[in-house]
Amino acid sequence: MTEQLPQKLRSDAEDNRDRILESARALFASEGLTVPMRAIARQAGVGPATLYRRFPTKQLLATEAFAEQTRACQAIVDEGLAMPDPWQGFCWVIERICELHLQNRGFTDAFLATYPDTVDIAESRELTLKSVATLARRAKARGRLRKDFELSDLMIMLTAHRGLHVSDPATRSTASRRFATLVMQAFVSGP
Amino acid sequence: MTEQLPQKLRSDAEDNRDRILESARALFASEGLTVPMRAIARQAGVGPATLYRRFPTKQLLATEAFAEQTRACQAIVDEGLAMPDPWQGFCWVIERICELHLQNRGFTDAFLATYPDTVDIAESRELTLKSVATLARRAKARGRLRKDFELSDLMIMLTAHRGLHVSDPATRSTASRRFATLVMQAFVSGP
DNA sequence: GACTATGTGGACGCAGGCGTCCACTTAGCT
DNA sequence: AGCTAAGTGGACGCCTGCGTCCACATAGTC
Repeated sequence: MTEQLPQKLRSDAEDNRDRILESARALFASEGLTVPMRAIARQAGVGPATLYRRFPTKQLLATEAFAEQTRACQAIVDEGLAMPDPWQGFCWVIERICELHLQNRGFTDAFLATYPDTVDIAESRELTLKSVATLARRAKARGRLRKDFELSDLMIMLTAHRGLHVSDPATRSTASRRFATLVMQAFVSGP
Repeated sequence: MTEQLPQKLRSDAEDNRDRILESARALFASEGLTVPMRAIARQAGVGPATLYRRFPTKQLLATEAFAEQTRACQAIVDEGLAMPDPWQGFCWVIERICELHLQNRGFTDAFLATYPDTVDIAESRELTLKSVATLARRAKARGRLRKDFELSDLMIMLTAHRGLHVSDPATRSTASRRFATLVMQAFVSGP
């Protein structure tokens, strides 16, 4: 939707914009959304004014920076939907989503943000969740997904998964995979 | 262990100390360990100097403030150990611990803290974990606890559970209970 | 009631984040 | 090459949190 900019920027401005986005992606991913705007500017090698001129709010910057993740997230769910076995698809989605969110702390923050005055990507989230709902419906009917599963369960698990970001990076990846395994077990329907 | 203070304080100082601890408990519980020292001082109706004189570091203040939770946490596990059915005891521990940690954000922070220069309550944690290990061993042998369960799984789940604190208070409690339910299911041994 | 050691609040200086303003630079056009 | 509007970095003022210092207050003792 933001494929073409309304008006052309001067070439140096365009370069700066690109570098800002690049830095923002890197820092949002590793530090989360709390990273200071100035840190992004510094890493991009520009002054604060340049950053604020291009992206007046962190929200705007993040929306742009996460365009790729947003697409990746949707792609994961679509791929899960395309799998012949819906339960297998569901598990695959859980695993891959955990992986994606682990690599990108800021994206998780944005994906889960519901408090006001915070970066949010509500639009893309709603789309993705709609697809997950479809997948879940199928996995209940023709798979081993527990019948009382609700979308909010997934949000709870993602919210919880974000909590893992505080642990040290070395163990984080292991913890995330184990978490995904346990979550899948938790979603299996009762005996 | 810190039952009696080494030397008696002046009566007004004693009062202030009590009020500081009371405020610290309330604020740590609701805001977590990140609450500014000054906020605690303000709520207690004392100046910063008074607070710092009594508790030079947040670590010392927190250790004192959480003495009660520390005991409660141990008591929960002991009670779980005393139950005839170890699996039932294990589930009970999970539920109650989630509940305790939900009510007290700061306590969770301290309980899980492993990064340096942070409030930690390592001593009590190790004791509690030792008891949980015993309970888990029994629940594997004579219960439905999955055979590959490790203590780190519990830490992963508690770390994740802390993530729920970011959601709004109204839904938090529901989310926590649902989380506990799902976690127990996750820990059931395979078919 | 007077004395003194203990205890106290407010002020201080430091650090770091915020968003904006402004004098200088420079891309892009002629 | 010269012009000009777009673009820029650094400086600025504001805020909030930090831990410490010191002149004043007061509990406990005589």
